[in-house]
This record gives sequence, structure tokens and C-alpha cells, in this order.
Amino acid sequence: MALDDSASSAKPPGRVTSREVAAATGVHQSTVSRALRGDSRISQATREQVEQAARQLGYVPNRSARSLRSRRTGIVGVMVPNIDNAYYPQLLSDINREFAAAGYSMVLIVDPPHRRSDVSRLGSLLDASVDGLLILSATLDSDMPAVLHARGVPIVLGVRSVPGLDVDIMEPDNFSAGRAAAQHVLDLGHSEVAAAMGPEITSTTKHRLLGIQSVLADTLPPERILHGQYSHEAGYAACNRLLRGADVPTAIIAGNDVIAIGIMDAARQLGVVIPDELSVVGFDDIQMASWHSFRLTTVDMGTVAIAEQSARRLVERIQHADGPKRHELFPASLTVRGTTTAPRKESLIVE
Amino acid sequence: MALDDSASSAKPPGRVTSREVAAATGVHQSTVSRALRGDSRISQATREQVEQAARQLGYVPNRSARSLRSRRTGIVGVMVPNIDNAYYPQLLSDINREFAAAGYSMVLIVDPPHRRSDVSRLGSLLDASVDGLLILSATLDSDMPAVLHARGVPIVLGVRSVPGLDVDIMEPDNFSAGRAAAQHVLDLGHSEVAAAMGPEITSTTKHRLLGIQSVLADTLPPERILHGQYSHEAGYAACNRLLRGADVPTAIIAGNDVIAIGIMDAARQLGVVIPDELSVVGFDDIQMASWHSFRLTTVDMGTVAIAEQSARRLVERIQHADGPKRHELFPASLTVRGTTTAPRKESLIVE
DNA sequence: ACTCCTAATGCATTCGTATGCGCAGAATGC
DNA sequence: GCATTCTGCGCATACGAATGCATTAGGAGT
Repeated sequence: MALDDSASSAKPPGRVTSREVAAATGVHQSTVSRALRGDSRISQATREQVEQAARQLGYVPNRSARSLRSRRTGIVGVMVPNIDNAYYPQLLSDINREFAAAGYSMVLIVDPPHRRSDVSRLGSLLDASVDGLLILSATLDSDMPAVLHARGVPIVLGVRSVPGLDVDIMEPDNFSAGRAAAQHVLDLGHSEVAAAMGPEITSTTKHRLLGIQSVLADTLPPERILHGQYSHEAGYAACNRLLRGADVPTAIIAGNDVIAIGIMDAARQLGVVIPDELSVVGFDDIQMASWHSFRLTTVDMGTVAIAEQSARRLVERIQHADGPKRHELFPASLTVRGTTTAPRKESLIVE
Repeated sequence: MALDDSASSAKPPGRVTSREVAAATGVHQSTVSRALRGDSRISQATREQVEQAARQLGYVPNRSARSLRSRRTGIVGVMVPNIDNAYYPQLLSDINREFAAAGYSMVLIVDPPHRRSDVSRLGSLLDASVDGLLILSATLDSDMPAVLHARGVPIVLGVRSVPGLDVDIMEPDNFSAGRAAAQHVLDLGHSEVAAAMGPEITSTTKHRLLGIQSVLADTLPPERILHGQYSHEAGYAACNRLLRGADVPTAIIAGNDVIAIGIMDAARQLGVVIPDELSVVGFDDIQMASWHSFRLTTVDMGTVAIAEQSARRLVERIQHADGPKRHELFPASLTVRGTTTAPRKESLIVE
């Protein structure tokens, strides 16, 4: 309505400023600013006049000017290692909801793997264009979070942690999750187990593996532990390697669901029946895991809660730069579906 | 290196400004600005001094200030209808690569379905905080693109188009794609066909369906045409409805791959064998379609090219607001995999 | 030796909004 | 009826970088 009016009468030469609204209303620019920000010192009558003029002229406050003055941009950065795996989009969806609810826009930063931080890459994070940063792509060997923290950029680490940093961290209880997955496999009677994990430089892989090994110290020899990306292709490749090797495992613990599904894909192509001939366990419990085509046994890592909490935490951190940092471990719980069962008798006999 | 120095000597009280760099170098602030921007009028010697001082102090130009003055933010908005379906993350990944290469940051705007545009929702798009907008969520009945365009915001429509708008549009050739899918099903001998399409208010659904109907005028009665979201759940629900109905189709054309996979999931759960008892075709050829667990016959819509071209186009449009608008139709091509085959004899006999 | 030009830099202003301070008039107190 | 407290608003400036114009110094030209 009012929008249509203004749209049709919009002046291409220069956008409408608060000064023009002031001129139209017969008040000072500062009054316009205060009226529109809801300053209580402005009278109701003036406020309404200003609001009407603003609407008629199609006035929209310039965000750059406001940011310059107020030192807040209303934008948060969210760093993810990639976006074409199912895990991150799902996480981002929840994170986005939280930030949107808090009035923040979200700049997506797809963070290619790297080691030492390099100033030029960090430039866009240090130029005050984001009020804070939610880092979901941290690796154990990256100093990027430390550098940003030292520079005073409010940051929160989500999902992946980095040791020795006094920042907020919201991560799953990877160790317990690893134990749960391993115990499940052990309870089913598997003695030939393999692990197709993610990158060693991630806390998720490291801690999940420690948990797994704490249970399967005897049945999981180092040569049965593979590392690769957290990707479908990596799972696919790992499975091919494992099933074509000398002694074939009866169960594979995957670094996450995406890898697990890659494993299932390869197994099916090889004609290996899951779970009868091969059990598979994943981590995360992404939506796809519950699809009937997979029915993947997996460990729920509380990802939704992590998404919501880490976003909220960053908003708080932006408002209160100081204050105690919180390091939370979200509980994990095994979800048994259709990809795990006891090993076939033959295997047991061979054993 | 230099970064570490500056990080440790960083002053929490107020960031480093160009004025401080100027003071440290003994030149004027404007000289610092010019030196760092690469103005040819600054001597080599001065430039180097300025650069060194900037590095030592850890100077990073404030983006808000620069944007205010230069009227460019270096940020583009990308609107998507959702992000937890596989299609958009994949698209976004390619789009992100292009924008990053062009030096733009990407604000992700998850655009909940809506009808008429509402000023308050558009505020953050009109406040000059983005240099341009790539709209991937346009619906046929939305006036949002028109309003933004009237307001002078550079926009490009990707994937989904809106009629009667003088803006750049990069979309797949949905009509031909629909024809290809339908012709494939027809050639296989199916006479009991159903369509589980996306939302009617999207150009993709509308044009794909027109293409399908142009081939299957006789064999696709209106009651066999379902509409729902472009989601796994919608496909799942549609399949359940269709396979439990009176006359069961022997082939379903899905609105896109995500729906198709939802259909396959439901069919498997019902014990219906694909493709022997049910053929399924999708659109888009997302990565998942080629996974062995699905091996989905689908129509490649040139999505990667659309992603790249639409991003590049927006960058061009930002630089040259005027200039002829381009409306490109990207070719589609059928990719036959394992989910389609001739209908079973019994069905044919019944027929 | 004097003018003219060019190169290199300084000066001052601009972008649009937010906000501390001050000032007027009205309302209140006694 | 005068001092006092609000109320409501204007004035001026700051935020930090970019840029048109002015200015200086040094070199070329005659």
C-alpha cells in the first residue's frame, strides 16, 4: 500500500535520507532519528507525523551509516567447512532461525581447509563488518580462532572445539558418543570392526575415536582405522577399500552419517547386504539417516540443540563481551535402526 | 608473523584507524587511504612506509565507513526458499564460489513463503546493506522482485522466474525438460502415469508440468497430478497416496529429485520394487541422484551453469545498473539411470 | 633565471545516522 | 508571581574512510 506509492514515486537519483523526512515533517533530522528509534522523549504527535512522512517517502535508514555510528552491524558470520554435505545445511537452517529471531543477518563463510591463518583471508572478519562469528569449521591445528579472539572479535565455537582457548564452546559429547557406538557393536558380538573416520585434525573425529578405542581396544587394530573427509565419497572409498581387503570387517563405525551413507552406497553396489553381512553405525542422526532407504543406526549428537544454543550464545557474547565463557558438552544418545545386527554365524565360526 | 605482533599489541579500547596509521607514518589520513587503495599518485616510497605502518599496527579499514562513503558494501544477498533440502545447498555452494571469487560476501536469506511483500520484511534489503540480490525463491505471485526492482536494488532471478519483469533471469528450460521426462516415460510404454509436482506458484512446476502435459495429454488425467512442497516428505506422502489409491500408476514423474527420492523411500517401505513395479523420474540431477542407493533417472537442468552464470550476472548488473537485461534458458537433458523401465506385463494386460 | 608543468601530498568536506548537550516553553511548586 | 523541574526538540559533532580541490616542491623548457 504505502509501499506501492513510494515505489512508484521513488527517486532514482539518491535514496531518501532522514534529512528529507525531517524537511517534509518540519522537524530536525535528529528528531526523525529519535522518533523512528522509539526515543521516549519524542511526543506521540511528532512521532506519528514522522512515521507517516517516512512511510510516504519510502525512507529506509542506511545501514552503513547506522553501523558506522553505532558500531554494530547486525550481521554475524557463520563459518562452515562446506555446504554440500547434508550435515551443515541442516545445522545452518536451525542456526539461521535463531539469528533471524534475534534480528541478525547471517553472512555465510565457506571456509576452505587451511593451517596457519593468513591476514588477507581474515581481513573481512576484522573490518568490523560482522558483530560476531560462529565458527563451525575449526580444526585442532588452526590458530584462526585464537587470532580473532585476540583481536577482540566475539566468537563462539560450535560442534568442533579447539583446546586452550578461553571462548564459548558448544560441542557434542564425542567421547561418550564414540563409546556408545562401539559398545553397541561390541554387544552385538562383532569382533572384526573397522572405523572410517573423518579428518584427524577435527575434535569430533579425535574424541569419537578415543571413545571408540576405549571400548574396542582389542578388536580395532590401527590398520582398520581409516581417515578421510566427512563426505559421501570418502565413505564410499573407505568401504571399497575395507571390503576388498584381506580380512573383511563385519561392522564399520563411520565418522558421521554422511560417511556412513557413502559406506552403505558402496556396500550395496558390491552386493553386500546390510545389516546381514555388514553392520554400519554413524554419528549425528541427520534427517537422511531416518529415511527408509537407509534406516541408519546412528548416535544422535544433539545437533539441533547445539545449533540453537551456539547461536544464542553468540548473541549474548556480542552484548556482553566479558563474562564467563561457557564450555558445554551436549549429551549423545544411540538410535538403533536397521543397519546393525549380530554378525553372521560363519564369521563367528571363522573367529 | 606481523599479525602475531599486532595481535599481541592490539588495543582493546578502539580499533586502529587510518588516522593512527597516518600519525605513525607522518603523513595525512588521506594519503594513507590513497596509498592503501593503490592510488597511482602516491610515490612508491610513501606507499611502502604506509603499508608497513599499517601492518605493524594491525590496521584493517572499517567496512561500514568505507561503505557509507563509497556506497558499496561488497555484500550480496542470496534468497533461497529453504536450505535443508539437498538442492539449494548444492546450488549455494557453486554460487558462493563465484561470489567469493568476485570479492563479494554472501548474506543468506532464507525466505519463508509469502504472498504480497511487506515493507518491514523488505527493510533489510532496502537499507543499502547489500549491493544486489540473487533471488532463488521467487514465486509467480510474489511482487517482491518487482518492488525491489522499482526501488533500484540490482536483482537477478535464478532458477525460478517471474513473468513481466525487466530483470535478468537465468532459468532452466523447464518446458523441454518436462517434455523429455514425459517422452521417456511414454517411450517405455507407460500408460498409467502420475505426477507429484512442487508448488503450483513456482515457474519450475508450472512449466515442467506444461511440458509433461504436452506429451501426456491423454495418459495424465488431472486427478493424477499432485502438488506439494519440493520436499522429501511431500514425495513420501504423494507416493503413499498414489500407491494406495484405486488405480495405481506404473510411473511417477516427480517435480524434482528431492520429491523423487521421497517417492522411492515410500515405495520401498511399501515393498514396491523400483523400477520393476514403479518407474520414477526426477528433475535437477542433484548429486544424491547418482548415488547407488538411488540411481535415479532424472533430467539434468544445468544447475551448475545456472548457479555460476546468475552469480556472475549479478556482479555485472551491480556494476552496470542499466544495460540490456538477459533472460537465459539453460538446456536440460535426460539422464537415464536405474529407476525407469517398461511397465510390467500384467499392468499392460490389465490395460 | 624565470615561467610552466607535473608529481606528490595536504586540506576540507562528504557519506547518513546517532547522540550529548543545550535551550525553549510548559507545567508544577510554594 | 517567581523559581524550578520536566518535556520536547534543535544544534552540532562524531563515526572512519574516500575524494575533489588546493598547495607545495621539483624538474623541464626557453
